[in-house]
Amino acid sequence: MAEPEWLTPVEHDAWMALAEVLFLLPAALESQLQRDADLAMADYMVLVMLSERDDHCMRMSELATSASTSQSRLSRIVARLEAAGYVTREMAPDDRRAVIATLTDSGLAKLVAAAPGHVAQVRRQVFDRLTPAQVLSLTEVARALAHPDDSASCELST
Amino acid sequence: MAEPEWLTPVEHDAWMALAEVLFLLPAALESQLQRDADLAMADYMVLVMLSERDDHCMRMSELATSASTSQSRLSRIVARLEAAGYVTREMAPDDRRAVIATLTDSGLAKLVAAAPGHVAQVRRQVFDRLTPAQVLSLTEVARALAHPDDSASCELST
DNA sequence: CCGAATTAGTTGACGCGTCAAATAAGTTAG
DNA sequence: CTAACTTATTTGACGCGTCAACTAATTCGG
Repeated sequence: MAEPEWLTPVEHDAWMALAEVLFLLPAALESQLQRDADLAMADYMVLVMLSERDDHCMRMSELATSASTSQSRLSRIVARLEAAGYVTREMAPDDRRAVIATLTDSGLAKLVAAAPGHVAQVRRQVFDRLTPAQVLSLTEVARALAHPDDSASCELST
Repeated sequence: MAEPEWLTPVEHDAWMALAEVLFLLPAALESQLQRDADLAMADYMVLVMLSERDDHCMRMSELATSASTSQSRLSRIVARLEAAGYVTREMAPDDRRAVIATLTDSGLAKLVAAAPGHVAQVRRQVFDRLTPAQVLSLTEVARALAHPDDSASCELST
């Protein structure tokens, strides 16, 4: 592959600014959601994923994939959400290994209550700071950077 | 404050793309660094910030800001780096409340060893995907987003 | 039908980040 | 001078995510 040359000054500036966003923006979104709704982003995502199903339920393994988390993390998230009354867990009838998580009315209400504040925070932290032209630039750049090909952490053989 | 109910379609597209970057890019960078150098991004950033000083040292509070972390987090990071021999801590001569963190030769060596792989990953994940003009757009947009201002979510009493 | 392999999900130990409290040293006003 | 702030940093308790080990059900080969 290409030799490890250093970043140019221009790239270095860009990277420093991006790194700061990468550190601080998720924290700002997380803290709003935590403070105003007592939910972590991951919890919020799980509620969103369940709410998007007609029957408001999903298998744990499927839910983990949809919310982009590991199974063990999802297991702990759903345990917390269940303790809070936002979700129920029951054994799947067809496969007794599987667990079906179901959004409760209370969970849906929680999501409906949390969503506007979250959206408002996204607006404050992102769109209120950009001109329409910058929003277009952002879209273009973000799309170019999406889908990282993490060849680095690929399969470990054996 | 009056808050718009939802994002416009253009904003929604931008947000979806940005959210994906926010989620996947740090993971891709973190995993490379962790695997190849046994460092977290935050640790690496601290080493970088120190290395960029002529005297290779900085006050804790300044370092926290530079590395975009809280003071308490920085305190723990530097404690770990010190335990690993990459950094030393000493009292500031002029203000005995302050602590000066200094990069050791070993820490600089660690950084020098880790940098090429990390830079290569940054290049792969970011700059290889952007035109020079897009790099400038990125810098501009990232700088606009770089200072989250969390006061927005109105502190309700107490 | 038995036993190995596979799949689903949970859990214990551990490390890290956060919050609030603590420690400590400057700073300011009377 | 000193009591009350303010600033700089650390630390204890706590919650969360990760990794690996574990339980348990299903599948597959023989």
